Amino acid sequence: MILDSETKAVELPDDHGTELRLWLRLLTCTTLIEGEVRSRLREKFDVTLPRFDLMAQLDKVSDGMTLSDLSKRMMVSNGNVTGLVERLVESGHLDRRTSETDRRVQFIRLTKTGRAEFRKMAAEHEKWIADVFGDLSPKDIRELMRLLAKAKGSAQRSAKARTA
Amino acid sequence: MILDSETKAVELPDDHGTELRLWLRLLTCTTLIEGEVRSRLREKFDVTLPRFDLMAQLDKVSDGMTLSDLSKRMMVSNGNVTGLVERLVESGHLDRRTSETDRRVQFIRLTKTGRAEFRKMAAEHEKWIADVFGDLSPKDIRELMRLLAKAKGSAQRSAKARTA
DNA sequence: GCCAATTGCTTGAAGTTTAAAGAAATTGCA
DNA sequence: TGCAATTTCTTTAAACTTCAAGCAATTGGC
Repeated sequence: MILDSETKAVELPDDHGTELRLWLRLLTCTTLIEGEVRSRLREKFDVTLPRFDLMAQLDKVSDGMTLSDLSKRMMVSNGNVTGLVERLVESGHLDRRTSETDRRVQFIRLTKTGRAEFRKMAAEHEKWIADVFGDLSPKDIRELMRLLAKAKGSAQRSAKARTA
Repeated sequence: MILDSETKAVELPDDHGTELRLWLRLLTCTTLIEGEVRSRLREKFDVTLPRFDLMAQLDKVSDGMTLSDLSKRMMVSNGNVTGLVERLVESGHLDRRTSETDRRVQFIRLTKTGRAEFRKMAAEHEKWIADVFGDLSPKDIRELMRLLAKAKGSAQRSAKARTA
């Protein structure tokens, strides 16, 4: 803490320590939970987190999704999705068919088995997450949702400004 | 929304939707910011995020740290740190010496160059983070810090219960 | 002192991830 | 129509990551 001549707290001109600490805490929380989910998925279902995430995206829709859609929603690179889908098709969880109007496009969807298997995992997953946040009151959760939405908007604004 | 016979909102016995949405939002925020930081580090300093993170841990101390300490603090596997350190020693950013009392132990520290280079990056990094959270008021930040601390505690409790 | 358990680190295999370059197909505009 | 720009996806190289197994050194009973 820095005090000026009249003993009043003042900030350094460029002190961004609180934002940095916020970021580190956000990162710690996420890493912690992600690691926990990863371990449990491996333990109980012998599946990796990226595969689970990909299937989660596909489970939201009934008629499939393109690779580009997947990479945008998952916020990972295109090439990454190519590999993940390849292995999931190989293991019988996914199904791919080429668009008839645009031969570059592939529609990917869960197979019957894939969807059934995912649903089983998702039900457990939801319970794990509920437990992870078990100490938070409904009000805490609402407040966190609100503030994270604001943070997300702020981050998007910042990212956009850089790219622009 | 489900309403009972007296038209009062009730929850399904096992509805954990709000926790799940909270987790997804937390993950989205972190992924978004992480990607932004990753891009900027590459653009401005041609350094990867894992290397930056590792150097950040070492910059906090003056006299070095063991590989185990690093892996615990970074919340990544031991083998991961082995590889990262190897490459950073190779590039002249780090320095390793074996403990004299326990020959299994390696003390790792930043070289002079490594520290100078890190400090330059860290100063920029702090500004980026400040910008990322620029739309949040000081009160928002305080609240987020508080709630994330609570979430972290809750997640740790949950993880511990599983391992136990 | 002996030796089982633990600790610190490395290795190897498999998978994930990015960035960058490239191939194939479509689009849009002159 | 012609063709440059764009879009979609794949490929490649390098790095990152985990997990599990293993090696070397130390520790803690006994």
